[in-house]
Amino acid sequence: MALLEGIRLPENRLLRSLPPEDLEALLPRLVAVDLPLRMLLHEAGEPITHVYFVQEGVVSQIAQLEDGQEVEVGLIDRTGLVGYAVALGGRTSTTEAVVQGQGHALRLTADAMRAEMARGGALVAVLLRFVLSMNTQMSQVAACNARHGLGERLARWLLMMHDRVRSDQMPVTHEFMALMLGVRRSGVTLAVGALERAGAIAHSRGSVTVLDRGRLEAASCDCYAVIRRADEELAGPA
Amino acid sequence: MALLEGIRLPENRLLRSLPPEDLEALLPRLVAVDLPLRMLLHEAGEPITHVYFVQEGVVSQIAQLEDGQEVEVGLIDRTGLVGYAVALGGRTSTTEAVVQGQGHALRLTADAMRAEMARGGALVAVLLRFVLSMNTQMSQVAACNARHGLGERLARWLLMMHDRVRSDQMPVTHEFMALMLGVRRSGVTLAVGALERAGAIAHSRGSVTVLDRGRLEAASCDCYAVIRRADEELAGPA
DNA sequence: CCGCTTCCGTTCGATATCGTACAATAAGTC
DNA sequence: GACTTATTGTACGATATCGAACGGAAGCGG
Repeated sequence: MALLEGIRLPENRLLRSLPPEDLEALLPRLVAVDLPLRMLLHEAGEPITHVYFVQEGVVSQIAQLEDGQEVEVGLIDRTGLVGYAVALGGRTSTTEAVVQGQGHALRLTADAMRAEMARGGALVAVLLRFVLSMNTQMSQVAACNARHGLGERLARWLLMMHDRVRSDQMPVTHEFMALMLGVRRSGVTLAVGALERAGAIAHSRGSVTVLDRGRLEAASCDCYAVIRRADEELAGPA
Repeated sequence: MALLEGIRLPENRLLRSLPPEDLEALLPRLVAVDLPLRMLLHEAGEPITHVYFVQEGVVSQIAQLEDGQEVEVGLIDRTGLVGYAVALGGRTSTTEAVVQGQGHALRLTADAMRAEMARGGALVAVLLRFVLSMNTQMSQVAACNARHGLGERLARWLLMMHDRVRSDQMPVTHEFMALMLGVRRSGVTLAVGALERAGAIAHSRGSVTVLDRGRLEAASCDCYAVIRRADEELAGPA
């Protein structure tokens, strides 16, 4: 019954904000799944077979460039849905979704998702508010990538991750952060060192720990604040 | 009656793809407006009062950074809707929308838009497909901004513009392209010169003319192709 | 035709980031 | 504890882009 209870009061904010009748319609079709680190939830260009209401953990939305280069364009956590392209009528996505911070989710087949949306309850509106917040996140990241330096962007990324995992310690390597930001690994090593000297973070092999959010925010560009505000608006009203 | 006829068979692809009954419900509320160059359709952070079904011309979606810096994050033409955040349940946007290539549009108040969407016809699905295509565009631009050089990005931008205006000649200054790409003006001057020497474009004061799309595509990154494909999928099916 | 303004071409040195490489260290694995 | 691998620190020159500046050219308003 613990599991059932977990489903009845899901951690996922989208599900939580549904009125009881909509949630109950959805419940029988939701399947609890683990999200182990690095799990690929959908691939670029391939059909999206399932969507994931994230309960805990973080998932990266990653765009692919030529030569297999990858750059992160968005982060999804328990306030969101992985595979939201389905909610917009898509069957594939040009991005892939990878588990970044382990956790678990409630999974739904894409077909069931389409069916539930067609039922015409509150689900659609809830999903669309989330799509709006992702839209804001992506547009700000696009601008940030164009204008801001590595140090600022790294600080922004760490803050975004820190908001989305519930721990000060994050299991990431320099290599990995470099991949997410689309920069050189040794550039990240330098930037991490600078943030550490500034007292904002500590780090050890494969791990970064946030020590002082204030200093991290000072090192970041305003893009973080814009994205944060979008998240709060999603959570806040109605 | 020419005007009425223009409304009955609108150039806007979203309106065109509506079944007759949905379109007729919308018609009485649509107001034809000109889109002169540089017109501001909505401002960052301010309420969106109207949405615009673009009939002709191009509108930039522009993100703002600190110090009033601006970077373009998306382009909207007659296949789209300016102010689509309203369709997602938002009342404001963190971006602003500026007319980039002059034209005209059918305007609707945001309230009327919400009312029409609540009526539950085909409108919502049509809008959401468009939102998906913008989502693809923005994510690809975000990645492109992170990894690609000025020359490739300029070529991409010119191609995107060229698809969206219906002329080979585009009224843009170097200064303006620099603003859109988030780079230095004289950097654009150099890149324009390189494209000209490659025979891809010609330019004169305040104007760029596309001479050879093939060469322009060769100078661009694959990001253009990804965005183009998203546009075609929006136009293509259903 | 003249002057003003906008736009463009070009230059300078400065800086950020790149790509590559290699060594040093930490964390498993047997 | 020896071996192996992943991760990090650091260095190098190369390159792209920056910010700022200046002069020339094109077009406009009178």
